[in-house]
Amino acid sequence: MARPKEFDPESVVDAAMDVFWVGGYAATSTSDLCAGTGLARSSLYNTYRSKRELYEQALRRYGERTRTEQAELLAQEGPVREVIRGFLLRAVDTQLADPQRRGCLALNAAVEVGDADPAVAGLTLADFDTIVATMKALIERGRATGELTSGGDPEAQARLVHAALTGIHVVGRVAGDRARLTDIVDALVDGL
Amino acid sequence: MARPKEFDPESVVDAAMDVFWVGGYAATSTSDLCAGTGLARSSLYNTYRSKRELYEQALRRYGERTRTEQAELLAQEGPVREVIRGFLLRAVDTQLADPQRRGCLALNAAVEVGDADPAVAGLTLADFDTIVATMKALIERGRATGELTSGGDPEAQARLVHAALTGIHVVGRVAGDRARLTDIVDALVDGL
DNA sequence: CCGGTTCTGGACCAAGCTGTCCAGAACCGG
DNA sequence: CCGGTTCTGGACAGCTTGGTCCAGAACCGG
Repeated sequence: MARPKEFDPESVVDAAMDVFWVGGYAATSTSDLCAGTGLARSSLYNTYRSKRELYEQALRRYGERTRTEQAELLAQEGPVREVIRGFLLRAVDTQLADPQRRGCLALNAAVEVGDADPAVAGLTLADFDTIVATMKALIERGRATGELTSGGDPEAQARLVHAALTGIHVVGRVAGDRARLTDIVDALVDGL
Repeated sequence: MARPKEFDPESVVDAAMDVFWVGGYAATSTSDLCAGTGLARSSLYNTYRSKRELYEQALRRYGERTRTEQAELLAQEGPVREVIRGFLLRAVDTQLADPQRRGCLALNAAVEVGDADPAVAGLTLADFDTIVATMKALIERGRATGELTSGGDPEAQARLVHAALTGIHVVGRVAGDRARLTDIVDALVDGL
């Protein structure tokens, strides 16, 4: 047997996720990571092979988190219009309550890293798609119950909901007033 | 009299804008900037005092560009629904035609730099607001002619249009298929 | 064609970067 | 309680970074 790690690799990824979330990829140094996780350099490099791979892990973990959140959302009862509104308004409030207004990690990664790193691009896209899938399912439920009467393609509408969410995150990153963001929600839900 | 500069400061800002646009702020080095502009280090630092200030200038210039584009858009005749659709579809095509899919510089800056730099945040927000203002004016025109009949707040709808645009830019940065993006446009215009 | 001023190229600097290495500590099956 | 293995802390290495500096070039009014 060998000496066991003195830390839990999973919760270290959580901590690293927070560090990257605040600073982005490029502007976050390995020293920042050490400080944020409490690990020494060699422990970090021993477990995750590089800054790049730790970032990927953080993104992966963020994706899991999103999936469970979306599953819970889908399980929610009540008028779908209000479920969607509630989801978006919660995003607004979360964003405004965060002193650093860091937004969405996947979105930040998509914008900063873009397709310069295919693995990262794939992870962010997967994240986007889970949200779209949830919205599509909700919209279809609304159609079935007769609550939603618009004739458009449910998937297209789902993508619009997701686009509205990205708008909230992007604008919310540089603007602090609530109306700017709730406007988006109101107009969106009105149009469904 | 003194020795004149061997370059045009304005077009150097244009070149620098492209460099930042591709790489973002943090990941772009001063050497990249030298290579992209063709200037020597000392000329760059002599004219623009630092990487930070050059970035700000680039953002400012991008803002001007956006303002003139939006003015042209506003001057366009025809059914407003089609004007807006055309604007968004053009954004889709531009994004897809760009091999690096760099999206919108202001958006990228908002996401990467966020409110960590108030000056940058202000510039990006101003950029967002000119787009919103144009959309609001177009929507009000549509209401006046009776073309648009939805009862919602025009400003809120304008913000939704802008949110859809950010969605196009963000998703388009990591996804290459056109349908993902045109879906957003279709659903959006349907709801107006 | 000279003089005062500004520009240019590139050497240079200190600091910070990612990643490596190693000596010793910690573990546990036997 | 020993031995083989893995973990940890921190020193270290080699580069790159943003920014400075200076010697000489380029300019033009007089």
